[in-house]
Amino acid sequence: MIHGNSADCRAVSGILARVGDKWTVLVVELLGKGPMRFNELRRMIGGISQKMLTATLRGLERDGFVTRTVYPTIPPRVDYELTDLGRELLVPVHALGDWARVNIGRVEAARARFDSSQKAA
Amino acid sequence: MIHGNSADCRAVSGILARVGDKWTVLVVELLGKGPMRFNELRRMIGGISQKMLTATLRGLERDGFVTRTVYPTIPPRVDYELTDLGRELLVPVHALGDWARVNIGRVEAARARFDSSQKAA
DNA sequence: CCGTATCCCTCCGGATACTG
DNA sequence: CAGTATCCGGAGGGATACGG
Repeated sequence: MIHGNSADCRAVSGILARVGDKWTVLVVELLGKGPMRFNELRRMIGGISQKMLTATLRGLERDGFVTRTVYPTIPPRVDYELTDLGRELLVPVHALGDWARVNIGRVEAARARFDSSQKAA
Repeated sequence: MIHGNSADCRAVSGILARVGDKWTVLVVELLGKGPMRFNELRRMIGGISQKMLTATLRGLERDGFVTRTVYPTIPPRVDYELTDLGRELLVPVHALGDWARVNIGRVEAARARFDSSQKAA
């Protein structure tokens, strides 16, 4: 649509929808440091419910960003690890993250300006 | 949290939440080509409701990515245009968009593989 | 032409409890 | 330890109608 190809646009939207959801980026960045177990991720993220961590990991697995390895021991152990595709995704995601960190001040200033000008009206 | 600073993380999440919502990127990419009027955007996007276009533009204006200029003519005319901040945001967003366009095939293949292996079970 | 207001419905996501 | 099942409140977002 924008690039003269609406299929392209939905592709981009699809990726952005995944990247933009509440937990995906945190999980992917954590896994960027190496493989991790379920409860390890859970603890490091700190505010995520079991349900959402499972859902997030399933989505990432489905899209080929993460592998899930089960060790049938007792107690069970499951490792999650970034695939090559996942590590490649990390590059543009980090670029956006860096931009956000650098410019968050400007955004917050704009918000404060906007909000106070609204209150005035 | 991830970078040892949870404020950073919320900053990144905030930007990603904005970028990841359903319409923001499409609007921003369209405005990247130059200023545009409300219904012009509406037509070019094609599937957006009036309500959501208004909400998206308000959000972008609040965050300082877009300016809104009203010409008090009859009928009224309102132009939306990217700010410098908005144009800067476009750089990492385009990087992610390009990545998505290049790799969408790999993602869709992974999805197909995952889905058929689930059906089998 | 450019919105705001309202209704309504879906799905996200949290809390909790239970299984292998 | 790792996950599924269920319930539920609330935000997201579409359709429609009305106002300046």
